[in-house]
Amino acid sequence: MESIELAKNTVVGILKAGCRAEAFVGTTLKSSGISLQQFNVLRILRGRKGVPANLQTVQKRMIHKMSNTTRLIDKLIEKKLVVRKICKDNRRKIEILITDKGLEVLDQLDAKIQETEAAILQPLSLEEQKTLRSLINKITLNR
Amino acid sequence: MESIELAKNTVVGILKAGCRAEAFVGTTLKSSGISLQQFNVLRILRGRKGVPANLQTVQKRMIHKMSNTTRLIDKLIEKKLVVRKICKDNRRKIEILITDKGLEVLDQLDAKIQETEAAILQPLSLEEQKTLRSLINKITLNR
DNA sequence: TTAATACATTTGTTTAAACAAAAGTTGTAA
DNA sequence: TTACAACTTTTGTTTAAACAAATGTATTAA
Repeated sequence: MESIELAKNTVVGILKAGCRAEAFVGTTLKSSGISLQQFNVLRILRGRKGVPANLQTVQKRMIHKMSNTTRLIDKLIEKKLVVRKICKDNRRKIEILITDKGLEVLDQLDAKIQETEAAILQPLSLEEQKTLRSLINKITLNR
Repeated sequence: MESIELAKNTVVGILKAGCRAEAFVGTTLKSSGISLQQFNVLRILRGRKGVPANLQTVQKRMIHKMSNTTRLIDKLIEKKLVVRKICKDNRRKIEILITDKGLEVLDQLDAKIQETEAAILQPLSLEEQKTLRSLINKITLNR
């Protein structure tokens, strides 16, 4: 009985914290004109260090599982932040690569995003952050 | 240096956990044809135990801060789950009240949602859930 | 080779969210 | 009273997300 309330409050807390964090980061990104999802894709691509990613790979690592990543990539292409080409080995697949301009945009955002992340977590000590990360990873990973 | 990575991973974890929880609950709600936001509003109204809420009150307590709650309420009215009337004391305000049908829908969902919440938190012990709730509340409340 | 199936991405359409502005109501000061 | 500002909700418009179906490519088995 008690545990049911606990679970409910915990899940509502997770939902609220997610929305809150989205709002924080979204506000920071707004001046750059890119959405949180777009930013996330750019960071995924930067992490590949020059190795192109196909759409599936990007989708798997995205924070928001959306049905329609094609049009998200389209937006990034319009802004010249990524390029897309057909994979030579398997023409069903595409290869997505971050451009120099994309890397620049990310580099300029890094400091701001770090500040935002610090602001979100400001009420927590480093030890508490570690605990939080660990607990969240338990419910997020490998499922 | 280390703490920057910690903050980044923690925030990304919060975002992912939020999306994951949304997906879980959203799937559970799908068969009832109501969205997570709509469900949340219904629960807010049920919690008022017959006392009507105006739009502001609902907005403040909503998980997702959206720009336009009017149309969300419209959807619930279409489904006869809530009613809306103009507040007599202050005609700028409206009064929103959950209907009997709305209460029935919620009651039927309660068990399913409890199962879903348990599934989301399944990798955590009760003690861990308490810790998680506490840490999340620190970054969510009063700001 | 051909047909059938699975795979990877794209496109069309409907639905909801984001943003900005408007409308109606109340309170206040001259 | 009247004009003005503040408050609360609604509406119009643009933009993105959700869902379903289609397109094009590769693989497999007959």
